[in-house]
Amino acid sequence: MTLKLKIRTLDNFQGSLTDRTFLAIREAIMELNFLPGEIIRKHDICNALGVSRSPVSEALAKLRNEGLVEVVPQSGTFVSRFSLQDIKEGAFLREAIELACIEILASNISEQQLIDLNRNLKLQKVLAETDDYQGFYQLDAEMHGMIMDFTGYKNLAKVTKTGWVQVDRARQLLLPVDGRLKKAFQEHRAVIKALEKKDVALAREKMRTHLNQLILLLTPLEKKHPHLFENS
Amino acid sequence: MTLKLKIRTLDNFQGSLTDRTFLAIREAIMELNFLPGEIIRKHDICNALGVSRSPVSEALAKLRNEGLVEVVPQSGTFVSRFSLQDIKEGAFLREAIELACIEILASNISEQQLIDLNRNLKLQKVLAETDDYQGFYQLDAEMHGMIMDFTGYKNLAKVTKTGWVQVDRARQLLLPVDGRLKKAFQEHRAVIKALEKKDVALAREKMRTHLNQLILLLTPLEKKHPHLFENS
DNA sequence: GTAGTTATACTAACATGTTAGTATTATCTA
DNA sequence: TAGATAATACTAACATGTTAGTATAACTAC
Repeated sequence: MTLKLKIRTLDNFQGSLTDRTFLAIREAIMELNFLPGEIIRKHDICNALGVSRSPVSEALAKLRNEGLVEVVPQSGTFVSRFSLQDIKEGAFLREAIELACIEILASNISEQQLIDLNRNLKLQKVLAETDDYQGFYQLDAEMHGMIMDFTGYKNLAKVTKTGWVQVDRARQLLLPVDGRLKKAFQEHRAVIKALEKKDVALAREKMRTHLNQLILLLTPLEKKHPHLFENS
Repeated sequence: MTLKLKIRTLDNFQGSLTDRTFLAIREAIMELNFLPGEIIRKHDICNALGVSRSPVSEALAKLRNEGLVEVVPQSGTFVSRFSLQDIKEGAFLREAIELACIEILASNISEQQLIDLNRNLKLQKVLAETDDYQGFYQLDAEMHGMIMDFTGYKNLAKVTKTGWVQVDRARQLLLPVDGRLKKAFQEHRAVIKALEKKDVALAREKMRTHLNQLILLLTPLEKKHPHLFENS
């Protein structure tokens, strides 16, 4: 009897078999189709995706690096549970890096880059008003990516992504709270405005406030879904 | 005819075969026994270490994640060349994170932690005066590790290490410059003193100066060893 | 000699067989 | 019944065989 796994097939992705396997499993974990604490059976993945154990093993090794799975030698591979500590750490890392970026940008941001940021903000406003959560978070990610890319440093986005991935996953548990998107938009705008004024201290303050809001929303989740978090 | 590779055997390391293989290759790359641009032959590694291709492949995948090797599909795996851009990016990342750490520590560093830092500083002084480069850099790494660990965030050290690894590798090319260690020690001391005073702005300034010194030393290397750098 | 072609020797990527360690269950003992 | 022990069924880790793509060298045609 074959268990039906909630995972998309490889033709939805591109790259090598390993890459596609990685993306497929990653998506399943991020969308909570594979729940934290659950065991991941290589054999089932192989069947579901139609590949051998090699690409699956390599994909799981990469996911381990990202902290999305934990592997117990000679025993099994498990989806990592949430950790409020890790989530806070991700937020801290992101704040540290983005503030440093903003400090650079304050002195040499281009007109075009400001235009791009403001264009993103305008789109955010529209999606916030129409309560399009999926689209809004997409734009949110793009904005943060822009801030990092504008510095010319290419690996920053990758580094923050690794820490931030835990936050993104936990965010799936948040119920759409009325008015949250509009507030998030306003927080974003405050950061960008401070950036336009080249006011690094203010940008730091606004960014901290913004990230803190998210932590505040995520914190109660531990009590609501204790089995998805560590030590429970 | 078997080529003799400059690589230490696995009994010098611990962990799984994959882990030990990873550490052995990594060490060879960091100590420039495997030169930037050189091809890495799996077969030779297997012979030199006495393992099969599996652990070697997984080790190389991990090294690829760290940016120490580049793999060209269906062609070969090569030791990454130096990139001044990447080195600068590593320094930027480290500065961003350590300054954020210092900002936290300024408000709640413990007496014991200050004692530990000052103890490290005293040791640095001794090794600087006796021109013990190896030992000094060890202490340097420890100090930076302490600053990050004291915040309670556990993954920060790992993240910075990934960026910083390029700097550490390039540092192997630096000839011992007379008096450099003493200056480095003084720069470190200035950072810690600012931290003791809870003066975040000053700490930021001193840390920037310190990291800038290193970049200044590394920059001329590109002209001296063009074949070890990208685009040459 | 040079441009174009083919043949060879290499490689990463992938598939699959083997080994050894761990957890769980069933069995045995007191 | 409770606790120790042995058998079983799982797993990751490792070894090795196969496939397909790439670069280089050898070879041809002009």
